[in-house]
Amino acid sequence: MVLTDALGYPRSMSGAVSRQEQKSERARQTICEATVACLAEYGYSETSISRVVARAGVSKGALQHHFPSKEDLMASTASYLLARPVEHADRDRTVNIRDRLLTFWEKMTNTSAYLALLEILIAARTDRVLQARIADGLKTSIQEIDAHFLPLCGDLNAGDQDDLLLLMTANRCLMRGLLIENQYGIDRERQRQVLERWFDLLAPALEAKAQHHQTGEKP
Amino acid sequence: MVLTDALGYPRSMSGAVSRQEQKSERARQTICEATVACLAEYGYSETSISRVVARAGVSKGALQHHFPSKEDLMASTASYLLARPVEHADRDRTVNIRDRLLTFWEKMTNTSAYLALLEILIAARTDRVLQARIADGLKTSIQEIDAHFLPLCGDLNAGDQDDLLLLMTANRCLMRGLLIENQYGIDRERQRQVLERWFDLLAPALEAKAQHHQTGEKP
DNA sequence: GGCAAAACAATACGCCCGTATGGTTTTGAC
DNA sequence: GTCAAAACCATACGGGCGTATTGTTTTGCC
Repeated sequence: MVLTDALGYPRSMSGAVSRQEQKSERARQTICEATVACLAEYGYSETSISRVVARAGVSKGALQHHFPSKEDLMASTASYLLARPVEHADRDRTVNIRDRLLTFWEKMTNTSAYLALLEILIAARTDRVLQARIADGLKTSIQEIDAHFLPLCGDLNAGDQDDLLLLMTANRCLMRGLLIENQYGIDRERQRQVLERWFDLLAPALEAKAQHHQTGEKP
Repeated sequence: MVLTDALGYPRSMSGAVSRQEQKSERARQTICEATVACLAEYGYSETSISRVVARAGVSKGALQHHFPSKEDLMASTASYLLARPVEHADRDRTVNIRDRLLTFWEKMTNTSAYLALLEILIAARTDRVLQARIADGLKTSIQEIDAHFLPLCGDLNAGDQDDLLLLMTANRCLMRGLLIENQYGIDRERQRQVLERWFDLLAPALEAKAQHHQTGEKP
């Protein structure tokens, strides 16, 4: 087995990280963060290598050394973004599903990082090569998020679980759409209202399952 | 008052349309349709003037004559897309809200035209000038769609109406998000399942209002 | 028919993109 | 210390982009 960092680059065996590898990884991270900033600010089509290197404060050659092509840069940036931990919401031990979802929205979705990811995802729609490179990481990320929320509804049988996955997918779609909608006459307050209204519909559906099963379990 | 076509271009007074104006409008439409096709197939960043003229079968000069800059082309294409009539769903006189929404999804949202529109909307996020040119038409379009669905829930007081607008916004966001999600392990069947599950939550909320008010009205 | 304007076409131009190349500095094993 | 590899840098280059320019055809009004 080969150890790798968040960007999928090799890391020396036995955990010992050489100074060179540290430097490399820090450089890659700096560049990816600059890429994220550019994607969020300028959008995919206006995010050029020149802009990224300017923002990152590195030379064009340095970027090229770590990311031979633009596609490499974008794929790695996507991995970098998808590797963000989901554990923000875990900090406070609120059991309330609504609060969890709201925290998820505010800490994970309604961020420039997620905007950047969205830019890449949408660009990947018409770029099959990029899409193929992203697909795995995305799938894994979604599964992780699902796995993070599913336990809140207790143990479920297969049918209930699939229904919850449907609802989680709907939730993901709605949040993404809301992020896009953001700009046109929908201020933060209105955005929040829509989200709350959605949770009004979603939370009962989630909690119904949880209770249904809990009542069956508890003596 | 000045008469205009769907792209906002002037049309002679008194309804008389000269041969030249007809030709112009047909050319503009051809070009916009080619733009739509390119946006849907290649995405915003890969939709170049050269590709559009190749697809439209016109010369570069012709395009430039009708749309002096690329921004003009994109803004006009957005107007062209936003001007699509919402009346598809009206063809069959089904009162069922679910069926209406499903038809709306299939005929209006899950189309290459809407994909193209989405590409422009997302590009406009980071292009304030383009955004400003689109904003009005988009707002109007949304209002038209809302006005198309609201009557299905009967006459409502202000509070109920605002709540329905929230739900319509949520519906719009979810459908857009679903369109994006499309590519990653979500096939048409799964897409349909998510949509149906969403309607399960949405329809009762809509119909509740309708019934509440109807029972109050009917003698 | 004459003529100005609109519609369309061909080509030229400058810019910036992404990549290639060659050179310099830093690092780490020996 | 030596030396190869990695990291980083400066610059060059071809290509496609969007736009400008100029020329040709079509149209509509007198």
